[in-house]
Amino acid sequence: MRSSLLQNFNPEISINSGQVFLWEKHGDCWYGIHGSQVVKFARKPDGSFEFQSFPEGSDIEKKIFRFDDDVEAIFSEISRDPFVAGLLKAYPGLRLMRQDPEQCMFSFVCASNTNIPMIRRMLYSLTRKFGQKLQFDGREFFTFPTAAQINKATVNDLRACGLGYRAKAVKAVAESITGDLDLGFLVRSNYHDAKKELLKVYGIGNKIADCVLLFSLEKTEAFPIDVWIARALAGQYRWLHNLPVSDKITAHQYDVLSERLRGYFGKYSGYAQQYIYYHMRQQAGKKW
DNA sequence: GTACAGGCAGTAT
DNA sequence: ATACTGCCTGTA
Repeated sequence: MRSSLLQNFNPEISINSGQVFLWEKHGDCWYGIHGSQVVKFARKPDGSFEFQSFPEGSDIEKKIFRFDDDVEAIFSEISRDPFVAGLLKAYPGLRLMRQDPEQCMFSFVCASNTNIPMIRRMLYSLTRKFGQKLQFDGREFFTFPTAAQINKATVNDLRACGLGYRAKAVKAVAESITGDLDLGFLVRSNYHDAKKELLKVYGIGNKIADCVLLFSLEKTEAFPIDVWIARALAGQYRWLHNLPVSDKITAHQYDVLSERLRGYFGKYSGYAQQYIYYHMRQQAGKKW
């Protein structure tokens, strides 16, 4: 913890920013499902945080909360934009989180055209039906099922988890991962190549692909554009595009806008997106 | 009842 | 390329 920026780090605000879904608070402790592990953290009396994972994993918090990022360099770069510079001060402690790639892919496929409470309901349902039960800290948890476990289910089994028409997409993701799609390879690929591969999967479009790339495949230049971000762009960043003020954008508009945003914000565009997204939700008074 | 919520694929122009 | 539509499900 060499810098004040890191000392400002706040896992709670990061978790509540809507990028992760399977976290819950019990008393003074937070518990999250990260693939086959349960991750726990608690604030100690001196204000610092104590992290734990079950089954034990080394330095899980460094991975999940991206302590390996040079946040000073990142913040310095995205601060070139005055609006984002203000948001960095307004929301100290907010960070990108690094998710388990498989879980992330399933999560965001379930996230299409719905809201956070529903996404949580669907994902918890998947864990209860196909995950593994664990006892930890006197509580019961279910791991996030692997693609192989989900792939044993039929589309109708998946529908029973409340997925609706997304069941077909979840099945397609499970088939891809157990088949040709190598997520480890995508981590080593560049942004555009990795995105192209993700887009081949049924149910994965521009926005979901960018979420998976940013949150789990080490592509910090990914800048997911959902309706919230589109609203922000329409308001704050009119000069970056010629789009009408609107929530909806076409696939082509997405591509053009996406490239311009990457050109403007740089290789850490995704960090800027995270702050803008969080701000939009705050402004809208979202609580969940 | 009906509008809506963190998109996507399919179809028609 | 762009426009339009239907889609599960739960909530307001």
